[in-house]
Amino acid sequence: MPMEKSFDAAAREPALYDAWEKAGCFVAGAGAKPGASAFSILLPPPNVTGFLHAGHGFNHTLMDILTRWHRMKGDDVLWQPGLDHAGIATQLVVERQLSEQGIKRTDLSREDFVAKVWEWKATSGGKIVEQDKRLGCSMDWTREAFTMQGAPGDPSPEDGPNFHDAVIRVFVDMYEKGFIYRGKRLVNWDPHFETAISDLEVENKEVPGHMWHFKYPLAGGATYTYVEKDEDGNVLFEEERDYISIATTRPETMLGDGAVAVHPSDERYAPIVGKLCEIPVGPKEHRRLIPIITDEYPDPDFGSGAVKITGAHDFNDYEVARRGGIPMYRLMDMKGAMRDDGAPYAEAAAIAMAVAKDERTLGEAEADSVNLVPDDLRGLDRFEARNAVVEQITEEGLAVMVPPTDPRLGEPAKALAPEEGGERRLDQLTPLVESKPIMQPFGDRSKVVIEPMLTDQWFVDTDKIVGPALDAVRSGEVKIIPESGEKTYFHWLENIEPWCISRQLWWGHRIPVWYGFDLHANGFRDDEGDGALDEVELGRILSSDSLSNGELKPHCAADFDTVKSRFGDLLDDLPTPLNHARVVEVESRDNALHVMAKSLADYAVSQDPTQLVYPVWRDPDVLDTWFSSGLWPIGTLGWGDDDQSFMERYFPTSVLITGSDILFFWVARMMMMQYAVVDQKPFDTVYLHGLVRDAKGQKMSKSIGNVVDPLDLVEKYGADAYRFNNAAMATMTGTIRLDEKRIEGYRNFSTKLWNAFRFAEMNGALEMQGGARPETSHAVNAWILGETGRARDAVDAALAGFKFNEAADAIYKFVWNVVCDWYLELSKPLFSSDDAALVAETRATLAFVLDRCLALLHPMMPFITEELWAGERMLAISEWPTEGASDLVDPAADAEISWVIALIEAIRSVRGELNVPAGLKVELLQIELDDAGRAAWAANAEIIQRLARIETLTEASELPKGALTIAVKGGTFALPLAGIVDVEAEKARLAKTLGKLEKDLGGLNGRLKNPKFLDSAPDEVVAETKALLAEKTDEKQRLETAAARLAEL
RNA sequence: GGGUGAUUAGCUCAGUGGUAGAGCGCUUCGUUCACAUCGAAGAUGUCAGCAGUUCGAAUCUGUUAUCACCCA
Repeated sequence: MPMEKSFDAAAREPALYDAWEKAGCFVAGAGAKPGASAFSILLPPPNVTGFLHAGHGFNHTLMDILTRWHRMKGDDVLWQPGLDHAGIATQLVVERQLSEQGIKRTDLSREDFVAKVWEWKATSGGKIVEQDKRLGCSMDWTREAFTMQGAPGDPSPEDGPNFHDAVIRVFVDMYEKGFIYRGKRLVNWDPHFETAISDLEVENKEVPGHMWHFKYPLAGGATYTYVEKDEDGNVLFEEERDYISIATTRPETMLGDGAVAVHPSDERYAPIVGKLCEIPVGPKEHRRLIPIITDEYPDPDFGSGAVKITGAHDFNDYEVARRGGIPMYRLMDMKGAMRDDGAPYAEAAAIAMAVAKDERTLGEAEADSVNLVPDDLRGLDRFEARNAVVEQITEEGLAVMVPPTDPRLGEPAKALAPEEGGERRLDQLTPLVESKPIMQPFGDRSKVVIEPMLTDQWFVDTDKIVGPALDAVRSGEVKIIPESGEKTYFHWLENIEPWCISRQLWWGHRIPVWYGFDLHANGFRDDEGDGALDEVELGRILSSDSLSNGELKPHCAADFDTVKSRFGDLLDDLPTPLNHARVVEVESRDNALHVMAKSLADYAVSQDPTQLVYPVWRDPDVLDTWFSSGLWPIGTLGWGDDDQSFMERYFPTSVLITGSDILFFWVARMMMMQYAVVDQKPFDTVYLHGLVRDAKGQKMSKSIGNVVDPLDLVEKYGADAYRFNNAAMATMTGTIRLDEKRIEGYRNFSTKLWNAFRFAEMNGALEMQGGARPETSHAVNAWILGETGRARDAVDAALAGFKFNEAADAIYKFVWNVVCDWYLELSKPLFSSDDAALVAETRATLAFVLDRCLALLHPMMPFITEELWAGERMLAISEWPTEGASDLVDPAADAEISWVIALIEAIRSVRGELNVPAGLKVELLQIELDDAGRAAWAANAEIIQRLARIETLTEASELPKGALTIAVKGGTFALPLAGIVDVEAEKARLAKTLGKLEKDLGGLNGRLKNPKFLDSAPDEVVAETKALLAEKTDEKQRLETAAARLAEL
């Protein structure tokens, strides 16, 4: 049955994929040669909520190309797929779904909610898997992993590597090595999701904002002389002031100020450093006083040069406060509203006053319990509170006032003349509020303004684990390409901050740490020293507030039994009866308080120490998603399992291909964590690529509406065309733009290949076995074998260097411009030959060449090549061509066919330029020709005549008048078409060609006459230049002769 | 403000020391049987500017301009 006219991608591609899967082509090690070296590649796990977008499509295509290439080469290949549980994103999706049913997350228990997430995952998660199959990705689906695999609630924990166990083991390991700690730190707080997020998940955006200027009055009405001088020390301005001027973009945080800071060199404020000033907001009778301190942070040239310090709500202030021992007062609750808890303002303010006057100090927990929000502002949203604070200060006259013409106010209000109804008020002052763009942090998922918030969080002490990750890249043990990625990598890691890994979510790996009350540190004294506690002593435990506020005793372990025995050991050291208490797990600290109290009360009655319990509770937080994905290499390969065969075979992995946008998020963290845990690199090479943009170069975004769905393109043009486009766009430095026209072009390319097979079919070449190298007698056949070898070398070299675009370019040019444009055309006369041996040889050659085209193209266009493939095994696991140019090139045939092609092109060019009718068969005159040319003509006369439309070849001793001249290497030909073509046009053509030649010759001569060139240029270059000069000189002479002859007319 | 990268044909981009390339688009011509999702021919560039290094620079160095991204 003859072939269809073209390949029906939409219908055939899915079927071909099924066939691969059924044949087990993608299972780890498929097609591997005995003793093969390993090639492993990790899929950067897409979010379980995700759908295939253009970025995935690009990224996955590149990985598939490498994977298929190595698999065909016979390597032991694993492409490890899987999904990321994506904490916030997934919780958000499921919360949204629940809210459609009118259910809030908090209506459910944590356990029930997590069960809903698993339910959602089973029905709606991981859609991207099917999409990857449509794309042709050859991942080993039998090993599909999930970063929450095996976690509590997982309905099918056996479906993949137990990732949860690995994550918990790593946490415990790193905790025990001292790489992880817990502490109260300022973190980015997302008030929408009510969780900490990392600074990488914060987008800083410039938005219109305001800068308010306020007066902080000096305590007790003190005054000083405020003097401003220019650079030369001349006094510009001088006045007596009883305040210090402060500028802020966030007035609501003034309530939590702990100090005012000025630069130590700032002479303007030197007289008042060390004095106290008043925060100009809050009830008059409880105005707080704060000290004026010096710190390097304030910029004397910015604003007034004085900065208010709110350690609990600003990252810069936090550092200043830490350096200066300034108390940090948290003002907001977890939703970003002003706090509404704790003692009334008057009490809180009194405590803060005492601290400011050095009359008392506060522990961390105590400071956190002080709510300095005035009673009337409590519970307000932070932005409402801002307005209220501004209003109150302004009303009290403590805003800095300026004339309405002050340029800092921006466009001055147009003063209306009294006769126009306006009032003359130029002498009236107005509050100084500058309108200016300010940088504001937004949550990349929630899109709400991020609040720096002082909370208890877990951190990875990155300083302790960053060293090996840096050394590995510095030493070249791990290579990042393109090289610019290494610079970025160093820059970030050399300035790395502690990594906050706790998240206040329900969906994620729960931190394996349990807390109990620290009974050793607080709460009891054994008055009698008899090793036993009486009722009074036990009572003290309950009455002290250390149980509700004090420090806790944490224990970290992979399972509760271990934790239990650790706490048990702790209790053993305690006096009777506490040393008899049983460790029990409760929900929370509050529960524990009740349980503890009840247990002690019961004991007081029963005096039975075996009934005493010691409650412990687990940390409610989960780990940052990037903590678990940081373990992707070892977690997917079974680290810590009994079966270590995959770790041994495939770790460290070979290549990581990922977007440069997650160099920090993921790549750097994998580096740090694999070294920290197994002290090995996670991969040899990291290939970073850019963001995929639309055809105009704009970032794809839902709000612009320019998002391209790669599957639409796949449906329209076939996965092969889409993939080939991805390969062709994958340059080292380039930005990637998705241009549909280009994809269409590659669809056309696949059709071209298809039709080459139709041609082969019609000429009986598809019945041949394409595998073995044919014996060739004809130069055309010998020549194309050499070209095939060159193509293999080019594709191999390109892929080995991760130059996907060069590989695509090489195979495209070979298939279209060499095989289709020339070899198929050159073979036509051979197929119609009477010489049966020649026909057979040509069939075998064509079969061989097309076979190689399929193999070389397969990694990039797997579907159509597999469809056309007729080998015994599927192409996906068939052998990659091994014969290169050095095996296949025949120099004599090469020279002969190159000459033939050049002649055909020259004749066509002359015909085309001078408008010789395309269909007209013309006579060709051979004016002069060297022996090589004569031999080449003789061997290929039929071919040349057919492709150049030549009726006859006649030898002639000189150019007839008005003929068109064709100069080739070693000879001159002519087309005697005096009557048909315009002589003037031929004159013009010759003049133009000669002009170009002369220019070229000028350059060549210039170089060769320069002794320095001859001395310092490499010999090859000199030889090439000389050869080129000779050739061009020759051609010039021939054309000059022709021009002279033409001039005779 | 700091870092990184880019600036080449009308458009989108390759090209890391040896006389500038591709795809698309454009112009002219062409459907005899592999292919009109095609074929043949053609036009198009101060390689952002300036200054260096070199026998030789799109390529290396410095500098300016513009743009993009990342980080403050």
